[in-house]
Amino acid sequence: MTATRIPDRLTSQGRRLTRQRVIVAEALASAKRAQSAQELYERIQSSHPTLGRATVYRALEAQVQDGMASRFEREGHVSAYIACDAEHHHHLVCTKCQRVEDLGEAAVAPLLASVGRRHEFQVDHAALDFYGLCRRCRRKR
Amino acid sequence: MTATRIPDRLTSQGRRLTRQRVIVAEALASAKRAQSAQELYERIQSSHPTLGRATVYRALEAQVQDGMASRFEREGHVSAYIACDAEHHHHLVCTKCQRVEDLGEAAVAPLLASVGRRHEFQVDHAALDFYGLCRRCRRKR
DNA sequence: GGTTTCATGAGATTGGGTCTCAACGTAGGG
DNA sequence: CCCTACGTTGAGACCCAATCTCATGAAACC
Repeated sequence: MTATRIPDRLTSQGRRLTRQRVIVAEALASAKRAQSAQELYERIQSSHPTLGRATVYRALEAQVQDGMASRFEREGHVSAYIACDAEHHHHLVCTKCQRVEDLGEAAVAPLLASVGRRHEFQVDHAALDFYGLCRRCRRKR
Repeated sequence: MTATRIPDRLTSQGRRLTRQRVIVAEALASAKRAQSAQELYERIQSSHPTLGRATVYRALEAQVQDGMASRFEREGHVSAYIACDAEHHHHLVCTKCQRVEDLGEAAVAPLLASVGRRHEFQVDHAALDFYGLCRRCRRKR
């Protein structure tokens, strides 16, 4: 499924490989949809009751920093996370079922270029997350 | 400056025109950069010490609903607001000086169309907020 | 195995945001 | 112009996601 094995990707930047971070990473990677930290914490609780909440938050933060996951904002000021591979891409987030599709950098590049050119604006972090209905949920209507 | 006068736009959808909402709307409209609710509250405090915090939050929420303002997420899970006119558009947010430029719907339309077509994804709310350095801050580097 | 140093976990703390409810003020009808 | 109905306000209590604290634990490196 994942090209690089999880443990290898966790040890970047002199980070230590711990049991807990592997657990969090696997839990996130096996999720098919965006998960809030709280949801992940609760899911992990059932199999690893001693793993702390703060650890989940720290692990997710580390994954975002290392490019293993991406964070975006859900309604109600809650962060949601999704595992993603190293290459940069954007997301189509279904507001109904919370499933996430990827949108390649290529599709977005022309827009970024024109923004940089026409506004002299150096786009740093363009979190192009599109919220809407995925194909499946659209048909259910 | 604003095409439509503020009081007129506040009374949509059977909303009552109150002194407080005018104050909040004017405070936001006169801001040149994105403001958090807290920042606006503090600014308003100095001239209107009795205006409550909850009122600021409610007024901002109402403005977002009525399309008079747009909300996006700042670092640290804080909402920031910017006044904007009725037509839909996106934003270039400078992460250095918090100034906001508009990006017209037209510039973005092709991307939205291709997303809808190629992914069969019905984009509902595409908050295309680009974060980066504006021209001014770029030159200072 | 010993040592260093970073990570963990339990709970306390923070802080943005929301809720509650009595008092108020706007809008609309008579 | 007054009266009534009902949305709005303000002060503070409350909520809860996220962060911090610090003693304990465990990687990593020798």
